[in-house]
Amino acid sequence: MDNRFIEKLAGFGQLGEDDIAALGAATSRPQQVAARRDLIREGDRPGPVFVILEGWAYRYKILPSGTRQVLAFLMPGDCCDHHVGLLAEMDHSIQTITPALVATIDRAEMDLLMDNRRAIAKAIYVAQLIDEGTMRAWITSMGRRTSIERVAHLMCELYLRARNIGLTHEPRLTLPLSQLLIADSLGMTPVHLNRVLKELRLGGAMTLQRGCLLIDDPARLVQIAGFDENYLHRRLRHAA
Amino acid sequence: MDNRFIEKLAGFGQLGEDDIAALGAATSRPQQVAARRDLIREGDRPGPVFVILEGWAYRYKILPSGTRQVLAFLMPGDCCDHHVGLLAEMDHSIQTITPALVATIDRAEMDLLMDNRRAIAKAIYVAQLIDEGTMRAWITSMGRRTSIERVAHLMCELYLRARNIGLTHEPRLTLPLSQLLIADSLGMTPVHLNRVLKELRLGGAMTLQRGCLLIDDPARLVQIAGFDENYLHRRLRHAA
DNA sequence: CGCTGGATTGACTCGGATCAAGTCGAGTGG
DNA sequence: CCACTCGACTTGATCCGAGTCAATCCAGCG
Repeated sequence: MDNRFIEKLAGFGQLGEDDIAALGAATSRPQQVAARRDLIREGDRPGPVFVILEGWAYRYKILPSGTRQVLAFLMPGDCCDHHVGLLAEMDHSIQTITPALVATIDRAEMDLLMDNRRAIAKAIYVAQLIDEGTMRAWITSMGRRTSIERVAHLMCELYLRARNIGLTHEPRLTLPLSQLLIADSLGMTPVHLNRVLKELRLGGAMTLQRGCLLIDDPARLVQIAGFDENYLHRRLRHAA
Repeated sequence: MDNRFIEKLAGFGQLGEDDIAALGAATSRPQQVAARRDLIREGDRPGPVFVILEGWAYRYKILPSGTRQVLAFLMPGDCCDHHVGLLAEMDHSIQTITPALVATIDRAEMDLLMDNRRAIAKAIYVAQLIDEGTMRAWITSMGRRTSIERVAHLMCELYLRARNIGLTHEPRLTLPLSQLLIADSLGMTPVHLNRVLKELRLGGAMTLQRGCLLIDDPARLVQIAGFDENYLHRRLRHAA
């Protein structure tokens, strides 16, 4: 089975055969979406829950001034806002980066899953908690890390998340993010990001080129980032 | 009844008499905690869920360099991480700002509430979603707003949240936050924050002095902040 | 009544933004 | 097969917001 969403959730809790079947059924009619398509826009009334099965997407917000802030990157297996149905309107938008395979689970079905399959519900909470941890890491980065630390930290995060779902080819990862997108996620200018990337490259830590991230020296990169390796994986409480 | 936690949740979903009783029972033995006490520290194994009934607290993280980043402010009615029990360790700490009245709900009891009282569970998700919206607003602020906009935005947020729980005296709010704390939440230096506060004061928008926030000109403040009034209240889907 | 921790102000520096040219690679059409 | 274009990436020169360092002020308090 190659449903990255189910694989991810299964890693977060012990799902039964029937749970897996239920998730499979809920995501069995995915749709192909082109690159650069909004899945949902700020102000929309939340509809179904989206699950990214293949491809990349990102959450973002456009400010009155026209500048953009990227709020999160979504990769295969990630799921957008399990309970948004409860709110009146979206406070941000979500757009595909690459062509993507996206499953939609409508609100009623999602409620059913959450109410009747507690194992699924719990796995989903874990996913949500990890996402929140990521947001806190972003806040920390923007507030108190220098630009080179921020860039290194983001790359560590993306690399590890990608590795967890088997997307890496050991020291290498296909990263379909433009420098503009990355800059908008780190609160810096594309120009400055470019210089920082150059610095990281010349320093022998990592190389980001042509949609491909190469970790030249993992130890150095982690050290520059001040990256706490724990926050994405060891955080899972081992089933006693 | 003066349990701010229950009042808040009741505003998020229609709780029955029995739900309210259950919440009351779960928070019936609160403890008084002094100011500047850590409720939980980064690296700790998550224990019970904390509910702030009176007083203020904040989430924070200390970086290797020794700098601090404040991740959130908690006020009466706020509840810390409903499902943290699922994770292995905390990725940040929580500390009281003022003396506070804190209830603890242990993990087993919380699980029981979440599993057996779906109305409570849903109200709690709503609270969680709103917190996430706040985090996204913080990320946006740090990434793409100037320092004066950031300060104005945070003050709008705090004022509105406080007003929702009846903590304001119309154009005024008792804000027990030091400039250092605010600076650490906005990713700036206390020195610079001080200058920005002066600018806002001279500009006639707001005055922050001696633990008291005074909104001199709400319209101007909102305009400076680029504050979207919706993201904290209109976001709640009206029960159809 | 002096001590202490926050708030305030000034002088100087620097990281990162801004403005402005390029350069490179992938398509596209002649 | 080469010119043309378009978007993404690079690089240089300059400017400014915010950090740093260092006094000073002030209120509460032991």
